[in-house]
Amino acid sequence: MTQYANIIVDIAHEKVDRPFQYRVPPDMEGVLKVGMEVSIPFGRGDKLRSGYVMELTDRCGWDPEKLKEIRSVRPRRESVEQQFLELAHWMHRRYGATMIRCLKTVLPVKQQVEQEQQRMVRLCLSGEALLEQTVLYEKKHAAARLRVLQAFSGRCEVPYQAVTKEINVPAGVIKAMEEAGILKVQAAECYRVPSVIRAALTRVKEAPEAPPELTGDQKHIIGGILEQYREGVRRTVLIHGVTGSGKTEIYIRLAEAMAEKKKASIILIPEIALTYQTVLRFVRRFGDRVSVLHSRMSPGERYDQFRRAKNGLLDVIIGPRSALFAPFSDLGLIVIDEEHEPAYKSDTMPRYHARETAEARAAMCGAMVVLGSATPSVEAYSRAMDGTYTLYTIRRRAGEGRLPQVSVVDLRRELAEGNRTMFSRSLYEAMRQRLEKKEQIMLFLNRRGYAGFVSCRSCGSPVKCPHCDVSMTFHGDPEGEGRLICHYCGCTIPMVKTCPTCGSPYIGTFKAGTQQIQRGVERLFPGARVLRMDMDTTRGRDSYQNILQQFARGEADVLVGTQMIVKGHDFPNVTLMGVLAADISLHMSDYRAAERTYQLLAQAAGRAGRGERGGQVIFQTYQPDHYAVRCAAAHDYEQFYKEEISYRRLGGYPPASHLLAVLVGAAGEEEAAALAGALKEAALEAGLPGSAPGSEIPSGGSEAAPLAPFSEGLSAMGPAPAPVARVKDMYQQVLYLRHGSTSVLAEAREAMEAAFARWEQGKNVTVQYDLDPV
DNA sequence: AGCACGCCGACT
DNA sequence: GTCGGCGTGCTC
Repeated sequence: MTQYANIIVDIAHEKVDRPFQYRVPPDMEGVLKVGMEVSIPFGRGDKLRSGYVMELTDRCGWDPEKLKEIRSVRPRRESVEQQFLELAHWMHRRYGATMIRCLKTVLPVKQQVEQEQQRMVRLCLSGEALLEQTVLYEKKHAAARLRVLQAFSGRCEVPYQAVTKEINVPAGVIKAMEEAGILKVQAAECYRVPSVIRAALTRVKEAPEAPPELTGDQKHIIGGILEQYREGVRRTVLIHGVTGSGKTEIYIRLAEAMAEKKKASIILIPEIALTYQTVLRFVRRFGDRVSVLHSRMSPGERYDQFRRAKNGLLDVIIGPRSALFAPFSDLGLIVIDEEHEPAYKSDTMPRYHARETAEARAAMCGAMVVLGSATPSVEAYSRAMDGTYTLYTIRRRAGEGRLPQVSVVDLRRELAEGNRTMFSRSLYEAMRQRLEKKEQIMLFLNRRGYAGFVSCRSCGSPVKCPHCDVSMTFHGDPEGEGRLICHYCGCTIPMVKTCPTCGSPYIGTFKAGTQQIQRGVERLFPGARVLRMDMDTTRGRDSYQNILQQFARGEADVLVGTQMIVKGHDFPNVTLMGVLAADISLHMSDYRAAERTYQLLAQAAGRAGRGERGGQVIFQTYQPDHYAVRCAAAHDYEQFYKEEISYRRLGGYPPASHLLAVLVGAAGEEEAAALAGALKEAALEAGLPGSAPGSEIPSGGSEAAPLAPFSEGLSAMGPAPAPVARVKDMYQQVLYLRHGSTSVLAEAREAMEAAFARWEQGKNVTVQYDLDPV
C-alpha cells in the first residue's frame, strides 16, 4: 500500500523546504513510519543526505521512473528534534492540519534568516598579503572575489548574508576562498537577553530577598507532587486554588526541584498574565537561567531564547502556549497556569490545545504536567473527578486576604420597580459610599457574547434553540425585521415579538457599551474621575499598562472596562467591584457560555478587597437564579461543576463527548452549503464504529475517559452558517460532528478529506477542522 | 545548501 | 583549444 514516501530533506534553505517523493523499497514496507529519519540520495552526485518522512502514500505525484529510492532508515536519535517530529505527527493525526504546518508550529528552527545574519565572514589576510591577493585577482579578472575583498575595506568582519545577497557572490566562491585560506566563515554565538529579564536581574542584585516561608497547603502539595514524580507516576496534577492562594510559589519550588535534577521546566501563562512581578519572582530564584517569551519580542529575540534552551543555558522558560516548543533536551516539568484560559487553544492551523499538547510532549520525554486555576475548565476538572488527574484544592488565601462578600441584584426587579438606568439602587448606594470614603471602584461590563443576543428584560430568559439548548443569535436590521439563527444546527426562526417564556414585550437585543457606562457614572456622580479600558482605549502600544498605572496611582476613582480589567493586577484601594450585567456571557451561542460566565464572575469577585480593608462585590443580573451566577457569588466552584457537568452530559457536549467543527468556505453561499453537506454525507457514510474502545489517539494517557457517551454512533449537527458567515467574500458554513472518541472523529475527518479532494469544484473552496473548538 | 552546467575571457 | 572562474537553475 505505502509504496511512496514524502520526505523533507534536512537542508535549512527555503528552496528545498518542501516534501520530495521517494520510492519505499519493498523490505522497508511496514517498517517505515512517519517521522523517521532516512538516508536518501538528493541532487546530483549520489551523496546521501538525511531526510524526514512526512507522509506515506500509495499515490505517486511524480514520474515514477524518475523517483529515487530510500537507501536506509537512520537509527532513532534521542534528540529533541526527534521528539518534536513525533509531536508534530501526533498533532497532525489529532488536529488534522497538514504535516508541514504541524512541523512549522513545533520547530521554529527553520526560521534561520535571523541566524544567518549572525554568520560572519572574516578576512584572514592583511597588509602586504592582502594587496598581493588583490593584484592577483585583478590580473585574473576575478570580479566576484574582488567584490568580496572590497567589502572588507575598513572592517575585518562582514555578515555572510551581506556577501551573498548584497554584493551577489555565489556561496561556491566563498567556499573556494575559505579553502584557499583567504576567508573564514564563523557563526557568532551571541544571545539577546530579553529586557524584562535584564531589568529584573539588576533589581535582584540591588535588593535581594529571601524566598518566602511556605504555608501548610503549599508544603503539602509540593511534597505530594514530588513524591508522585519520584515514584515514576506521571499523572497530570490539577491545582485548584483561589486567586492569591500562592500557586506561583508552588511552581517555583517544583521548577527548583527539577533544576536540581538537571531537568528543565516550561511555565505556560496566558499572555496578559505575564507581569513584571512574576518575572521578578522567578529571576530571584533562577537568576539568568530563566527566560521569557512574549508577543512584543522580535522573531530573532524569541529564537535566541530557544537557542539558549537548546544549549543548556536555561532551567526555566516562561511564555504563552508557543513556549511549549522550547527545545529542552531534558524536560522535567510543564506548568500551565490559568489552565482554563481560552488563549491555550490555538486559533490557527493546527488548532491545538496547549493542555493536550503539553501532555503529549510530556509523555514522550517522561515529564510531568501541572495545571493550575482558580476556576478550572470543566474538561480538566472532570478528569480530576474520574481519577485521570491528581487534584489538590487550596481553599485559603496565602496572606490575610479574605474572599469578598458578593451580593446579587435582580435587574428584573429594578425594571419592575421603575428603575430603567444601568445602575441598580444598591450599586448606586455602594458607589456613593466608596466615593465619599475616597476608595476606588471597578465596574465590569461583561461584553463577551454581546453581539446579537436576545433576552427578556422581564424574566431574564434568553431565546434558545429548540434543538441544541444554546442561545440563538439575531441577524438582520436591529430596528426592522430579523431572524434568529442557531449556530450549531442552523435552525432559523423569525424574530420573536414577545418573550416565549413569560410573554413580556420587553424582549430584544442588549445595548450598552463601556462608553455609555462611563457617561452614566459621570452624570450620576459629577466630580468622580472615571477611566475607561476596552478595545478602543487600549489600541496604542502601552496604553493598557498606562491606564492600569494611572488607576493604581489613584488618579481616578472609577475604572470601567471589559474582561481585561478582571484579570491581572491587584489594586489594594479597590473596595467595590460592580458587574453591570453578569449574565450577558450566558447568551453566547456556545456550550461553554456558563463556564465562561462563571470564570469571569469568579475572577471579577476576586479583584475586590485584596487589601486589608476587605471588599464588596455586586453582580447585577437578569438571571439571579442561574447556577453560574449563584455559584460565582457563593465562591462555590464544586457546586458549579456539578450542575455544569450534568448539563454537558445531557447535551452530549465535551467533555462528555468530543466535537469536531468543520469550517467550510466557498465563493458562493450555495456552494459552501453543498460542500458542507457532501462532507457530512461522507463522514456519516464512512461506516465508522459507534464506539471503538482502545482506539483513542494517545495523548499521554489522559484522554477523557468518556463520561456516559451521549450516543453510541457518530452524529452530526448542521451544517449552518458560521457565526461570521462571510469572511473576505468567502461564505462560511460550519458543521459539527460528535463522538465520544477522538480517533473516530479523526477517521471521519479522513473520510471528509477524501471527499474534499474529490470535490475541487470552482477550486476556490477551503475546509478547516477544529477539534473541541473554543 | 551544494552541485553541475553553460558561458566567458585569458593564456599554456 | 582549454582552463579557471562566474552566474543560474535544479534537486523527488
